[in-house]
Amino acid sequence: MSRPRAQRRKKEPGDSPTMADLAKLAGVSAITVSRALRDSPLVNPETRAQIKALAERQGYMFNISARNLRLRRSMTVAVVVEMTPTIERQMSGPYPLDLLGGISQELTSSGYAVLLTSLQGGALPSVQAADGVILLGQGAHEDAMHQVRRWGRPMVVWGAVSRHESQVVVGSDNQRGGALAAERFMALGRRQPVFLGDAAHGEFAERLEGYGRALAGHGLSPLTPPVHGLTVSAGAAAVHALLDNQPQFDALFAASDLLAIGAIRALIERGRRVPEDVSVIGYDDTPLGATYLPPLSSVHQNFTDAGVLLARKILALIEGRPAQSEILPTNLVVRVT
Amino acid sequence: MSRPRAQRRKKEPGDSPTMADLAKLAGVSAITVSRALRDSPLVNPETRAQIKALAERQGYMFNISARNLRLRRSMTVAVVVEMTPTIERQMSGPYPLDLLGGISQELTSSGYAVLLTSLQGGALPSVQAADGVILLGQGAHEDAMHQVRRWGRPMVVWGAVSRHESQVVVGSDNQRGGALAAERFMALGRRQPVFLGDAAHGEFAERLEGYGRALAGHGLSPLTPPVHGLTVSAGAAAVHALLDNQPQFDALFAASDLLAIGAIRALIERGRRVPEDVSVIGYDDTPLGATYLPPLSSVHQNFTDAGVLLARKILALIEGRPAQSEILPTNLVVRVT
DNA sequence: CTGAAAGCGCTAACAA
DNA sequence: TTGTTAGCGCTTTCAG
Repeated sequence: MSRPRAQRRKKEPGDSPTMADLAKLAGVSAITVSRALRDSPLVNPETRAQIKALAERQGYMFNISARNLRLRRSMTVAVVVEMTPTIERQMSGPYPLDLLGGISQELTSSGYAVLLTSLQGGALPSVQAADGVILLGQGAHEDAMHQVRRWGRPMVVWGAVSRHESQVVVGSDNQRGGALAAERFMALGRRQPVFLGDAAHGEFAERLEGYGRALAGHGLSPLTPPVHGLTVSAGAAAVHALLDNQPQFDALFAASDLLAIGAIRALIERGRRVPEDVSVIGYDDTPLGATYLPPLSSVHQNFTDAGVLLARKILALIEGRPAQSEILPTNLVVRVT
Repeated sequence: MSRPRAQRRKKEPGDSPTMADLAKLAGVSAITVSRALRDSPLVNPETRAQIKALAERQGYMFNISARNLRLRRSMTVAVVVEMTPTIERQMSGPYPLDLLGGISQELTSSGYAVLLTSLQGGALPSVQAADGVILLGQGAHEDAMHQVRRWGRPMVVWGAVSRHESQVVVGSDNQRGGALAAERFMALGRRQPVFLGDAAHGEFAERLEGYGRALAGHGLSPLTPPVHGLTVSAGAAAVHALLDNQPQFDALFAASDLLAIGAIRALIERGRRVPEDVSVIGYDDTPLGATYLPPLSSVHQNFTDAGVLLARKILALIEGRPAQSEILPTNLVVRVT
């Protein structure tokens, strides 16, 4: 009947064969090939082995698009990252990469592909198509969150848990991190602690909260000089200003290693000894801090684990299982400062 | 005639509409919707505007899988990264993320999706499906290269250009970077230079080559003590050993900032002053080096640009255009050391 | 400028 | 255990 119309591109000999091709070669039907390649128990083990061998021999390549179209899903999770490294708020250090590593590892082994995007330019269609979305980056993702929610896509966010009640958020235990710093200072007998970091930043606010609460238990409350930015120089500038105004302090907890290093630099420039005169603790336990002279004590978090957790949460949501926000433990790595 | 068989899943009202749905609503055919949404000049501007408005209003979501199936391409580029952070060869620092940023930016704006993978576990199908592959990571990708080549997929590699003649490689000008370090030492009047780095590493070998050649122009040749690893402590250990055996040197060029920092630490521990007794230059210009005390001079390379270039090359190959290996400029950032 | 027909490669349902 | 049928949503012919 219907005469076959012109094909757009004749199947070239070099092309990878389709399941139908394999089926013909194996003398079975396409669906059997499909089942065999997916290790379905519905197919005879021998048949399966033969088909798999044949596929291998023929250089068969599975067509993901066809499956996704058929299944009405993309088997893809989009990871939205703030990648434009604004000078003042760079997503730098090993942190994002470790996070990505954990995510990718977990998702890949569950058969999902990881789509990396910054949600700028023409990224939208592929993010829309994703079965789920993971939001990384230091906040500023309010807009992205609304966008994704409007699409009705499952979503998991990395960041400050307390700030997004309605979202599934994975974050490290910033409050506990702050408390650890405070406890350390108390153990060292320090009595005039500083917190260095802009609390407008959600995670920083949590760190300050834990720090302040723990100090309050000892009848103390921290100085919180204004800090503008996240860089080494921002930290140095803030401490210089602080030394001008309120030079009486003997301990300093910075919301990031970068700020901590800036602080140390300023302190040394002004003739304060670290750690004799001022104890300093940073956050993130970056190689930068660890290799600094003096080596910086810092609150550590395991980003690879965090990535794995983010991945598990999004998988749960995609599969219709429930998922709650979760807080990862933090611990203090004591070095010299 | 053919009675419609049971649909697997009835089109739910909540589902995003298809082009066919839009077509019905707009009183046109599906193909017209397709053309309108793609800004085809074949469609009447008014019609197009109406259709686009309708799509927006209806919350239409483009089905990428369907298009890809039809087009027989995936509009995807796989980026294979070495993400398992082995202690000794971590892909750390901002470097890979900047590279990824450049890649993602360029590819996304060309309508391609960026698939992040480490080529372990179940990643193969989606990498196979990609229209092109970008290989990052510090070498050790020989196997991955062969794999991808066997699939006949276009491929671009980041790394040492001189090492892979048959591949399209983008790398920074490691030889020039080494030469810059040598020239700086000569300008400072140094006469006994060291190179710190394991030349088994392709990029390191190039750096040593440029360094050695430039020194040879002044009748000098560098000491090349054995180095085992890429970490701070590897650098420190190597320099300690060097000080035991051949303590006569006044300049040290390290193949990475990490090694350089280890070197500085060892030098200071052994009572050498930096930079008075020994000048040190690192490589990569990481924040780690920039904020060290003393701040580390280092060879800088622009990784975002490199990422963009990698993306352009792979796009060229995918579209059948030619592409050559290319070397990016490097420059020396002089700080205190 | 618009449309009708066909099919990309795969897999859920149903039937044998 | 295997096969038949149909169709996922899109876009390229080719014909108006």
